[in-house]
Amino acid sequence: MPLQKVDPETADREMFALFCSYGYDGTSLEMLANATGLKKASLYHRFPEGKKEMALHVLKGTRQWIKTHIRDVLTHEEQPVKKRLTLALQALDQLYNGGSSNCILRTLSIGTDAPYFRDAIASCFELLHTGFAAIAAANGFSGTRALQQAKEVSVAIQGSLVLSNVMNDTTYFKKCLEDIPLLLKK
Amino acid sequence: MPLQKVDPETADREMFALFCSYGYDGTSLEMLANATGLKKASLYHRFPEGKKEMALHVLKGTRQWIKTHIRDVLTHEEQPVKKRLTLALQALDQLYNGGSSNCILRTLSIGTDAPYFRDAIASCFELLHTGFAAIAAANGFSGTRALQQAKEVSVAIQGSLVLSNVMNDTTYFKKCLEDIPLLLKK
DNA sequence: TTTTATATACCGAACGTTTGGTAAAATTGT
DNA sequence: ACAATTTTACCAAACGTTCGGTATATAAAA
Repeated sequence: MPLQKVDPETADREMFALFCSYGYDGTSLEMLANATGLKKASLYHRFPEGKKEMALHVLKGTRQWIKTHIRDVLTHEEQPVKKRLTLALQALDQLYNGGSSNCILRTLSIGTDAPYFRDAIASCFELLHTGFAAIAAANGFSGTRALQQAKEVSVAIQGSLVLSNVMNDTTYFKKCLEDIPLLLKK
Repeated sequence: MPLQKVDPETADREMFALFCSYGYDGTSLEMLANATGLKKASLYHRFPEGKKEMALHVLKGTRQWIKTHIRDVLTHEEQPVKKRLTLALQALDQLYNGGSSNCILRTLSIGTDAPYFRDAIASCFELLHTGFAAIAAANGFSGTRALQQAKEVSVAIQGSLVLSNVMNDTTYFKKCLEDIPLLLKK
């Protein structure tokens, strides 16, 4: 069998970037083809169900990334709490490109096929919540209060990303990252 | 002059709802025509520049609504601070349908023609910020700190709306409304 | 080792549909 | 009559998608 012209990881990265910037309906197959270096028909060879499958694939990749770089890091009990949090915040900074990228969980939550992505998106947030709740719990919060604080972290992240984007000012996101430890401390 | 088949306010409401739910690229002219009860060509008679103009028109209407129902209310110095805030929070609850609607400022900030809406969107947030900053200032915050707190309110609103939407749980938004007074108090 | 067959990966070209958009006629109220 | 509004009918372009076929690598058969 012939070699793959474009390695999947590169294609995934490009597709991820497009769906982040332009959303689901705003990203056309022509854009996906140009960005990945694959022709439209080749994209259909890799993703027989079409654009929906491409977006869902990217979403599941993001879920995996969140699991290993954030959830698992935050719940890794062998590591000191402070260290875990620092690593997770670095991961967030990387995921969102310092606040200048949109969140794919948000951009794919709106549009024609949004229902198709609902569960995958919700599952990503649940990963984040169990992760941050572990830190809050380690800091002395009760189980339900810890989860509450974890959800506030999600709210802060999403909100700051929205404002960083529309106001073209990453200060919102940077300040959010600084404030997250306070939200998880008693 | 002949009667307009559909009064502008109704048409605006329907277009607003569509752009909120499906974003810019996810809202087609056919959807807009069906929702308003006007044919595509009739929409073009009212908005000669097409979909962009429709969305911008809705956006400017929203800006005006925010100005009168939130900004002006929050800065109305004849009224006691607490009363102003209560009224503004009621307006927010109405604007976002208790947390079950998306924010048009966010949904129009992503997509093909997003640059076309940038300024109008930013201007809406600035209105919100001056409004909430007035409350924070009245509560004893310095000018710059007041503005900072006002921006945190925006972040909280946007974040809670994102999570209310994707998790299908308006609790996020309702809790946000409750917490806003605390963000603006010393 | 060479040949043959098989499976994988890709692509040019076209598909039918939907898109945003337009010209001209018909309708309506003054 | 007139001017504003709506509508029918239409269009080119773009959309997501499919198809026929080619090239490449592996595996089996000779």
